[in-house]
Amino acid sequence: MLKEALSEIQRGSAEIIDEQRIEKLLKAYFEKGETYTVKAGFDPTAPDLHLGHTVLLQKLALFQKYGARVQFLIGDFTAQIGDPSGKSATRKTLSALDILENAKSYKEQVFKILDESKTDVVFNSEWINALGAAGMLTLTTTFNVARMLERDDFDKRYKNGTSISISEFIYPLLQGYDSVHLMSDIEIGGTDQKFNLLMGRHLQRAYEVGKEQAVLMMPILEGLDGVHKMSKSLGNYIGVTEEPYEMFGKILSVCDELMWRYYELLSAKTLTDIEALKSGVKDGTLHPKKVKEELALEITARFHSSSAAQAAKDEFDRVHSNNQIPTEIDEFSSHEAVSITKALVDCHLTPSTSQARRDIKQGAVRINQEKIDNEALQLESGEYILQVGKRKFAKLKVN
RNA sequence: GGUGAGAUAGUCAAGUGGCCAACGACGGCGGACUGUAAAUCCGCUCCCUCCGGGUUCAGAGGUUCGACUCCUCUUCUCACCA
Repeated sequence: MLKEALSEIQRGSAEIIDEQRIEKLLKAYFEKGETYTVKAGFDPTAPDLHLGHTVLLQKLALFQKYGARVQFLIGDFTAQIGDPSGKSATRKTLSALDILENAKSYKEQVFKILDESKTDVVFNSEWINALGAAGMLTLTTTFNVARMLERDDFDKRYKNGTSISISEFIYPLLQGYDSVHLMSDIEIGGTDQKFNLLMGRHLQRAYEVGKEQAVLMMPILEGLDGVHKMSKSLGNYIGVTEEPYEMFGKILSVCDELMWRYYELLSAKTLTDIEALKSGVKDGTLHPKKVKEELALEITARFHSSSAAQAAKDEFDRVHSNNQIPTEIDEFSSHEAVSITKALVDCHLTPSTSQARRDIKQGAVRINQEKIDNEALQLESGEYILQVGKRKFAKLKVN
């Protein structure tokens, strides 16, 4: 039992620091029913969760299954600084109202995966504001610049002469202090968070909390392009609130190699099952597309329902495998005859008439399934199914 | 505070008086091929209903027949020195 739980927890993780401690906590839970806390921090600026976030969330949910209370921390204070991990993007400052608003939509999405009754949603501004200047100063005495500069991204930036703001030095300290205040037993985060996560251990020691949190790091999920990490700003993400059809289609569009990665990090299948699929594909008994469909169905069903997922698949087959028109298309109408180029823009199929003209020239545009090449075409009254490329459809009524 | 360098389309990055709507790369889109894949190959990639025209190269002025390219100021970024 304990072994099983432990191996489930290890699955997919990139690195675990102080694994013995996790084992002890689990043991205490199994033997005495003792609970413990697992902390994970989230940025209040991005309320749109995508599958990248769910890798962490699923791990948290797993901990909940084994006796953990999750400390779902919304870093409303730290967001004002901006995490120096990875890219340094300048942050917009959020109003208190925005943050509350975002937190609300977070909750709606998060509890599709997490058990609400075993989750505490907390905001770090609460205790960091209470810290005051004196407390902040004390915090800074626990660490020094040389060690801060050991951190890889700071090191690189320092050597490159890229600017590092003092407030960025403060960021990891504050994140670590969160662990002091919350007395977390375990903290989980992405591999890019390693430094910040370890800071929690360091500060718990410095503040003599009486324990040092174990740290579990999950790999960063690659986005649809298979290269960069999944992120909203790169546009390579699958949002958890997306429509079943979109979700299904996006998962199916990833390349085969990435599919295995998604299987490992997102699927509920056991590792042995996944291995079986892998070897099936390898020796040709399983078609990779089938395997990918299965994954797409599983994930779509998780955020919607299995019937919705199945419907998405049927629709997908209909449009893409059989080249038929989707069952639901956006409809537009016009009161007078319009040129084809204008119609394409009006129906949001192309961003500009210039683009519309190019698309026609390239043979991308179809009306009622017929490819057209006359860019001066006028649409007289009637009903038309307009199509650009393989994916974009619209229905236009001209009166 | 001083000195120097720079700001070019979604991103990176050429262009230093006309041949520039602006090389190239990436990304994106489309086509072929497929498993809506991936890889590969081909085309497109500021706007405008065609011909042709219009607006761009941080911003504002100026020099010139003509400026992304020269001059002045402004804003911002970066580097070096304090």
